[in-house]
Amino acid sequence: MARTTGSDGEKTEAAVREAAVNLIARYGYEAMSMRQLAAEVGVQAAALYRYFPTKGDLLFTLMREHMEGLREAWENARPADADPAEQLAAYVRNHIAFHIERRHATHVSNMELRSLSPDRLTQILRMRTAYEKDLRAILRDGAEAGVFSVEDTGLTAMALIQMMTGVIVWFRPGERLSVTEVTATYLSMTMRLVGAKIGGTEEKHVHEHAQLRA
Amino acid sequence: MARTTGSDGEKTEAAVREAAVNLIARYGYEAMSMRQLAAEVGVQAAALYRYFPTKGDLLFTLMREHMEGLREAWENARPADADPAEQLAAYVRNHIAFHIERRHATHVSNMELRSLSPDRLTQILRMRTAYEKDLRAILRDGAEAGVFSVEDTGLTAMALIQMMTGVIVWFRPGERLSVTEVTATYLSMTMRLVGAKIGGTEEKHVHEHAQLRA
DNA sequence: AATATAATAAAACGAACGTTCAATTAATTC
DNA sequence: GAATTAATTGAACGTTCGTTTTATTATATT
Repeated sequence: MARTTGSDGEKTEAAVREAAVNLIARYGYEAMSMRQLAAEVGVQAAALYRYFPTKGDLLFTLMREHMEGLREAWENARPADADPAEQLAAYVRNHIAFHIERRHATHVSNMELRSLSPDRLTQILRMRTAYEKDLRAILRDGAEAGVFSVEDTGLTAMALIQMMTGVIVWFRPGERLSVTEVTATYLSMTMRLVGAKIGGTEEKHVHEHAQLRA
Repeated sequence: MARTTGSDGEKTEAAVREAAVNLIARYGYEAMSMRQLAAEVGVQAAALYRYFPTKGDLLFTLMREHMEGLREAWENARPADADPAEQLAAYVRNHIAFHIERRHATHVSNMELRSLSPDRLTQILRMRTAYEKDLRAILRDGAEAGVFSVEDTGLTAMALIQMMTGVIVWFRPGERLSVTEVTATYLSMTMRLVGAKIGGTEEKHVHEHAQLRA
């Protein structure tokens, strides 16, 4: 046999991407074989090489596009003129929504960094750093304006990122909590963690503020 | 050649364990070959099988002993009679100290769960759940006593664990911050996150409390 | 000194790996 | 409807994998 009836390059490539994200997230990049991936798509292994020159290229493509998607989502969600608390809330909401929506792709981007070649690793890390830089800026602005009380901007940013991204480890859609509920709770935890004060008032207002916009 | 001068089973086994933790942490379990591991130890691949029947057994042994070590460390660090804030502080201190001390082993235990057989995965997850259960209990006690204000005990516990364990991702000994400084900052972030109040006073006291014992 | 045992090397096993190549068929273009 | 292009198969390549077997040597025991 050769070309099959109804075969379509675009559809096959999309199927390969989706199957690859799922398989790598479940078994890991090294553990997934090209034959296994091909079988999942319903195609022979050789056919994969029409779309991705090597297994490594496939991984890098998936990661790069995931990072680009994250950047893009944040640029769209970012409020133009807003106080630091408002901006932080937007950052948290976008981060959690994006990561829950693309759980498997996030897993791949976080777990398979070591399977990238050095220069590709650098590229991905650069994108990640750029994204995290905005969070640090928000925290710094808030600290300088006196609405946040953070001891160490960089450390707090890392702690928040780890905390938020960690959602994908345990969150399963359709279980005890909805995305909205999870986001609301994380938002209020975030606001307390950075010691957010709205108009010089105490903690209770942070709760209300957070839940208002979740 | 065969047995080499100065060869010693105990030393070789210890060298295998240490090299395995480092290699798996750096390259991943699937990516590390038995020949690579043997070369790191300075031995032929066949010699490894005197100590571990299969590659999978090696991984499981490393993980199980890491989890047992974590449990043991916490049992020793746990304060006998203490209020929830005191207990939470002890939990955070122990968790961060243990994970920074055993960065590579923690990486293995967190990243290579998918390489375990189903029943072994269950065993490791059971140990992890048992450890995390104590944190949930502390949070619940604090919430009931009115010294913490947490909306969802389970969710808060997960957020805290992710936040604390995340330290190993970016922390490098001998860089900008010392272990003591990092622990102090994480402690105060934790206390703020759970809305800790000491004797009904406000947030500022939480800071002092946290930094006092870091 | 002889014997037993512990620790390793060296070589080999079949299986699976990523990848390439030539052949073949479906869809498109002219 | 003939020629071209797109999509895929099936078979094969050399390499590496985890593991086993057998032989060999160092150490411990008697």
